[in-house]
Amino acid sequence: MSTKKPKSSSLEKLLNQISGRWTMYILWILDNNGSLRFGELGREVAGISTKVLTERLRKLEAMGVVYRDYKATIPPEVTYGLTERGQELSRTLDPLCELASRWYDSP
Amino acid sequence: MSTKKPKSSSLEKLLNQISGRWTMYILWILDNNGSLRFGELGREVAGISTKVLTERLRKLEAMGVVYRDYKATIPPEVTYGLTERGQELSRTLDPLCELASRWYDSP
DNA sequence: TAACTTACTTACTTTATAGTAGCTACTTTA
DNA sequence: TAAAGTAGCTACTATAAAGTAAGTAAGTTA
Repeated sequence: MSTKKPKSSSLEKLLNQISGRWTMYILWILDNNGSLRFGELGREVAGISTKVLTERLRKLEAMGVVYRDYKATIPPEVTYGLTERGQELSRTLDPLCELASRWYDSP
Repeated sequence: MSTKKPKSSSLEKLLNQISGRWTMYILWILDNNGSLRFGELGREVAGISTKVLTERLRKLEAMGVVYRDYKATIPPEVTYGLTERGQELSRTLDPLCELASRWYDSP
């Protein structure tokens, strides 16, 4: 049947890329706060280590959903934000977020 | 500002529950195929081991998004499917899936 | 002069996750 | 009589991921 399994391998691929711990949450934070410096972002994503935050940002950058703006001042100033792709992606999280508050925030 | 960070802790909670490998993909499969027996499901989620499949299903059951229907025939027949909650949840994956094919399926 | 700042990187340890294989039950089929 | 089938569970091993802590640059501030 041609309506079944509509190219789900691409979904699998996308899910594999974003399904790790913190990843989607970082996107969400960037979407809600706009671009943030590394340190600010780290404080928003409470509990993450700088190592993992860096890893995630590199990965998201490689996916083209996050951009990195580096200014070689001293101390350096590095800003992260969503690309257009990133905004598209984080918009798909909106229904998930709505569901989360319905399920888990007290009525 | 009250419009910022709209109770994102519930999103964090939900993401933590569903963000492991295979989890969302299983939901997707159940949504697209309807209820399936354990073995069928395992074959659809290509590459997963029975151990992990069982783990995921138990977790999804505990979340109330998947039901388990056990018939003690010989051999036993166990069927899994989405609850109403599960359908709600997997529907939120639709935009993600749409994005995935736009990004990763060749134009 | 010592301490502080930012945005990392590196090495190391710990923990979590996943995979493998074997075992169970009982009946049906070859 | 032996094998096949289902839906697991269990113990064990392997691998991946995450956390910790220390170090780096070079200028500014106390």
